[in-house]
Amino acid sequence: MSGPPTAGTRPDEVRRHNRTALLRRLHVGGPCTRAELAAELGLNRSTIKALVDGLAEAGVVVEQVSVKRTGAGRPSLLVLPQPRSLWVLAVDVGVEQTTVAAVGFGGEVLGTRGWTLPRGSGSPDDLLAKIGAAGRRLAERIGSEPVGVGVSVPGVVRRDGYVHEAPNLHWEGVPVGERLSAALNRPVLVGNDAELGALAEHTRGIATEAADMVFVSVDVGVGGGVISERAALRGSGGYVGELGHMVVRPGGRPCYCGCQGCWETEIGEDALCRALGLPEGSPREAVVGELRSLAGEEPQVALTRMREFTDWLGLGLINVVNLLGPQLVVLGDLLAALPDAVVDEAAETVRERSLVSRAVGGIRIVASPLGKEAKIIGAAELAFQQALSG
Amino acid sequence: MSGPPTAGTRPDEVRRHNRTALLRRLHVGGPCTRAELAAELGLNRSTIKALVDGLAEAGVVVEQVSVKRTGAGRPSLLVLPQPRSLWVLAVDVGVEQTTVAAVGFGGEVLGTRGWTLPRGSGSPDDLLAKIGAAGRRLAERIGSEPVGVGVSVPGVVRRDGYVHEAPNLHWEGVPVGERLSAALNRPVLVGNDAELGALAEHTRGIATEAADMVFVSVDVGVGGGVISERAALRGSGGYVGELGHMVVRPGGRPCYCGCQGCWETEIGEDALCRALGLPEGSPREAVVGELRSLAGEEPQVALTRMREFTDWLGLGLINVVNLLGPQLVVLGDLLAALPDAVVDEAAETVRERSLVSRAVGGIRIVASPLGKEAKIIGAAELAFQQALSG
DNA sequence: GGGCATATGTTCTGCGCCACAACATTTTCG
DNA sequence: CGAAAATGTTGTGGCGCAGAACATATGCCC
Repeated sequence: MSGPPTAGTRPDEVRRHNRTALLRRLHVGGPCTRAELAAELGLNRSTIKALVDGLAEAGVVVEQVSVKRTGAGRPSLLVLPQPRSLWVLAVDVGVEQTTVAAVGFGGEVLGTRGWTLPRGSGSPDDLLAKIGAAGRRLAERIGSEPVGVGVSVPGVVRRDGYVHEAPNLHWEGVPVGERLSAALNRPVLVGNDAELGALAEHTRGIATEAADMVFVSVDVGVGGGVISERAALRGSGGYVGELGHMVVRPGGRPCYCGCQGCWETEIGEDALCRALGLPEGSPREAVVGELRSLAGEEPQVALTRMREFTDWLGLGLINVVNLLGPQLVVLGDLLAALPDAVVDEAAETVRERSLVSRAVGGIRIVASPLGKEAKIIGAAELAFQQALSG
Repeated sequence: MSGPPTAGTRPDEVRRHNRTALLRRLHVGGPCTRAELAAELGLNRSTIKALVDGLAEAGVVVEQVSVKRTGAGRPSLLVLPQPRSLWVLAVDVGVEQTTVAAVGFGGEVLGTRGWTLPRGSGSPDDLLAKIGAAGRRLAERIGSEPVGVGVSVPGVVRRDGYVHEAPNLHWEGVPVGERLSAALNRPVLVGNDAELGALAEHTRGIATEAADMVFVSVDVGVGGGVISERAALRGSGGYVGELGHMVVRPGGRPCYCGCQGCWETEIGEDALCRALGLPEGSPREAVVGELRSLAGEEPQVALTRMREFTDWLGLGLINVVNLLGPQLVVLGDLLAALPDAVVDEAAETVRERSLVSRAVGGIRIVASPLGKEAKIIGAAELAFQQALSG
């Protein structure tokens, strides 16, 4: 860190910081004993007691005598997060489908609403109104208000919720955060879908151990999210990077962004259709079905048919790894359905040809285990990040 | 942030944090009054007094009655950093030249030693021994020991000082940190040259206001450093990204890294020579001289002659900007000598064709004002970062 | 089953750090 | 020259954590 000095800290910030750390531990790691909390947070028993007592008073946690026998000594009290005491609204605005979920403290899903809209139909305002209504219905059913709202949007978006451009939704300049904040009367945080996919995999997916990871997903376009030193990477003005618009093939196919040969034009949904021998714009089910059937074939068959696609995937990943030096790359959405042979081949390419990969050693490239859930989990975690540090 | 919870904090951490913030303010921003410190750090007068008194006791600062008249009221005491009370050793291991400098608290250079070695001559051990000797001589002259050591190396390097590979030095697997730490008996931090260039520009250069910036430099190869949210970006294992080995031209010239058409092969020193009509491997002075004379010509002349170079520069920058969303890109080393017309043209390309640039708005691309000093300043700041937070 | 070792909960005390208030000092301005 | 203003200086209080001392619950050994 450098530049202008950090602001000073007051002693009460310590309490806030420790409470936040404790809440995060419970939210991410699940129930545990007071003794474990003390050990993990490096705090004294008496301090943990004070913190937990405060949270129990507020109903956020419940203490109960531990059942498990671990040896001699008085058994420690188990601290259980109470999902309904503190919950957030998570929204995944997808190209074809929008989902609204209530996610409780600890990660339990308390309720879901979802609906399908044909691609690009309907105005942003209509959709936002529907989201607002769904959110209010969920709040009614749960009997309390959410502490925050997190939204995933597939596009170029600022943290305050201004959607600069979401090409596949045909949105431009939509103040999503402002609108939802007004409709639901709660703080709203908005993130890019791939960024939130990264957050989800890092919080509750395959990347919990990876301090530095990249999430690459193909929905319609290609998106990317980066976690660096356990924190989400964001650029200036809160905009997140657009991995999909890295030019990998100068003079290649034109992209709507104004460049030619963007990674998106080479491994996006259309490119995937071409690789699979399907017409561009085929329905999602057809693409996924074809990928699954290919995954059932001999590895060599998949590799041969998807040779070019695999090469461009590998090339883009080399660049991503060379620039960001992650220890893990997670492939999401449609890429999660790729045949293992294709993923392994791309991974091998990266290990062989990426300078940084050779230095870091042992970079893993894997399919997302959270799949379609990643975006909405990420949206929830985005909201929780703010809510738990309050 | 997510994943495993942050460790708890004790009340004494508050003092440490505030003292570090105060030291950084003085180091980076220069002398200022106690009143200004209180305002900027958001701390009470009494707290500032306690902190400053402690530092004055240790001789790190001196207080003196302020001279400037600013209005009514008792004039605030001026707090002056004492360069000789707290200094670091900064080392820039260059391809042709190695420099060792003593940099004092506040940024003043207390002394310098440097020498030139023909490219690739001499063993790492010899060079490290010379660095150690130069450091000891500087310490003798100053009359005290440095509080830390920072080293810039042009290669793939870990924060603990293990140089995985430095192709232009012909180094591989050199434990620079370990060796110098043993020789100088001080903590040693090692960074990649471009990373430290970024740190320098962000701390004392043109990028002090930019929370998110990228530094791109051509020394022999192409290096890059990223500052994100005022902190240096590092990948897994402490390795920094290698922007130079981003593949921008698949099937292009082979690079030692194993890929073809890396950015480095298109805008590295050799590519620059080709663009200027000089033989590859021309002496540095010839390259810089040719660039300077070209800068004196009509813009159109420079643009025409460097058309291809400018295009590849612009293309790589589009990728960098799309991935990282900086608000400022600083071009260092040889790139700092580029004719304005070339820089402006590349900047225009980025503004027109980078999706993220259009969203962020007003991305600036400028030549480094620190020039060759950047690396050693960065090395000093790296050491200070650790020393001031002790 | 009784006693001991062990681990944890509970309570109280002390220390460090900061904010705030009250007073002192120094300067400007009318 | 006195009032106002801004800051230095000093003492008090509150907050938060650690540690000690004691209480409690469990396992283990004889």
